[in-house]
Amino acid sequence: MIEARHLRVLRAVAATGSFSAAARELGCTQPAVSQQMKALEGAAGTPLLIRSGREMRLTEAGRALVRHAGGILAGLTAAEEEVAAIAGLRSGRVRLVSFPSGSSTLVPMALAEMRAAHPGTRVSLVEAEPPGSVEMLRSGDCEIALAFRYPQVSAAAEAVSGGGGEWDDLVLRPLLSDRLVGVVPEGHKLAGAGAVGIAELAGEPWIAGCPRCRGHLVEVCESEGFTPRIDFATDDYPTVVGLVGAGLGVAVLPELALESVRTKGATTLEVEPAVRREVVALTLPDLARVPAVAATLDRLERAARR
Amino acid sequence: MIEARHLRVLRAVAATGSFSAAARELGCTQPAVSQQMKALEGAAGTPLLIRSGREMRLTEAGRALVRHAGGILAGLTAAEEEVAAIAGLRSGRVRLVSFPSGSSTLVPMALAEMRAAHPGTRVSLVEAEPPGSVEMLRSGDCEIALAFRYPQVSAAAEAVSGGGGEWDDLVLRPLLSDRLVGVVPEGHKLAGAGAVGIAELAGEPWIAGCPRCRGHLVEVCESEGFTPRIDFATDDYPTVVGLVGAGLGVAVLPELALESVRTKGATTLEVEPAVRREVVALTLPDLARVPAVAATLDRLERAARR
DNA sequence: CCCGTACCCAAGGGTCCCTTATGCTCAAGG
DNA sequence: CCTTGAGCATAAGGGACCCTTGGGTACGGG
Repeated sequence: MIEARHLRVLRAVAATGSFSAAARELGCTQPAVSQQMKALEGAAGTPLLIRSGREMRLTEAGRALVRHAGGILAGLTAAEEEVAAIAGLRSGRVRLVSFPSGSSTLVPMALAEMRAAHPGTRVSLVEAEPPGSVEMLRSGDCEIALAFRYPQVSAAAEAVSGGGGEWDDLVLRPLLSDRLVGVVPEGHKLAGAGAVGIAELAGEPWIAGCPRCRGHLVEVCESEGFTPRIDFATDDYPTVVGLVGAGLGVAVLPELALESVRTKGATTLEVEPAVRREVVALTLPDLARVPAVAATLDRLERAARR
Repeated sequence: MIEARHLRVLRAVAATGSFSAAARELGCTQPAVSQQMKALEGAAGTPLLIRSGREMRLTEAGRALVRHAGGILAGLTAAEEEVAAIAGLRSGRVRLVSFPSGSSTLVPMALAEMRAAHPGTRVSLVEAEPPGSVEMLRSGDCEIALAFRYPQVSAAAEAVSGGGGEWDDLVLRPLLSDRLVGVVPEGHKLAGAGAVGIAELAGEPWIAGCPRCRGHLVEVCESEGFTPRIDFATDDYPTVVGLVGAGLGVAVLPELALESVRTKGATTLEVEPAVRREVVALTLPDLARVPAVAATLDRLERAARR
């Protein structure tokens, strides 16, 4: 088996015309070159070099090997170069999937920072619901999945709401803890109250968010002693706020979501008990060590700290 | 440093999708594959494989390496193939240089056998005088030099006749020992005598061959007590025979040379003392181990045995 | 529930390779 | 002619590397 290392030495010998000069060029000793060439000639099955008195010449087989060596070594260095570019963040692609309308500020900020710090990298964004996004992660369709969870929620509730299964085998990077706030129409009787118990909204019509948020809402309300009457459910936070602003009901939304929604005709309340949802970035253990993925996770974390 | 062996393993893993399957394909154990991949990831500085549950997927860097691996390994196998072709006598060039008009039967026979036995090889023939042919050998302009020598001749005579210097550092393959025979015109008084002492030709006009042959002739004659009167000197054996046939003098020629010359008007004699010239093939020690060169030497030797 | 597959890990042994040290040859220069 | 320097070959020693063996864990099928 001809090794690339042999070709490197052979090329140096052919270029310099001497074992000693090749050894100096390669940064090793002359016997090392001598042995490498002997090994290569053994592998080739025919002499490659002619030690004719003082000068060192190539046989036909030697010339053939040197002719091939250029392309082979060029291919190797090109491969190393490309890998080094990916490892050195001068290249690389990251596919990020996040839950719909869940990252209007976080993701753009992180992506902008990534582009500024590592212009060679490209981060693409796709939206998917948590059960599906984690599935995409596991099946190799993305490198990072943004998701959220309600720490207090029971495993059973997670299951029934399709919470996305177990994350034990994933790398979980906490990004931020998002407080849930109530949203009521401006003319509502509780508008202006600093904080309300959630049970005070028991009789109101509710507008729920995504399936998991809806499941969580029901669970919280039931622990407070009532079942909310949900009239509308939509993933889209501006729609939720619009519905509330139109006086069609009340809602509980993540504070982060309200940052990028104009609360026209609606006002916010603190709710009791305080409920938080935890936004996390998920990836696979191996992917967490890929430089571009790690860098993107860092930017997401930094963006979450504001 | 990425090694070709690593790429071979990586490609097998990428093709089979499993370490164990790759190990079976490569004929080694699974931990060997595992360690190779770990080493390659260490060299690359970034993960290359994603062990996601059951299936094995590639990272971007891994895909880049696999993409390069094809060309690199193809180049390596092409190089091995070409060298193996040379080593296996399916290819290869041999440049043979022989003394002028010294090998009219030997060389064609050997070359024909070479072509028949190893059609991929090509043996080229150039003519050059022994001092120059050995020089060509030493300077890499040919692989085999055919030469001859007179064993009895003194070193001093070799020197003055430009005999070609020392051959101690060369590989010398004796081919045949060629008896010298006298050539006289058919009407000559000695024609028909089975054998003559060379001194009996002392008074004749002589026709000499090449410079070295001429020097040798003079030396032999002087050891027999006379100095030949040389009227003509030419390298070309047919010319020598033609001159003798025309009655212009007598000559002493190698028996081998007469085989391919029509001795029109001339007749041959054994001469006393018996003189032989030794025809040898010379090459460099390293070249003697080159298969095509060794094979050509073998054919020359076989042709010399007739 | 057991079993087969697949991967990782740790330990052992063998091989390979590089370095150091030594000897030889050749060529140039005193 | 002898010396000196350069260059290559060889032998011995030590270290690194790699492969195998054996044991452990997780997952999926009978």
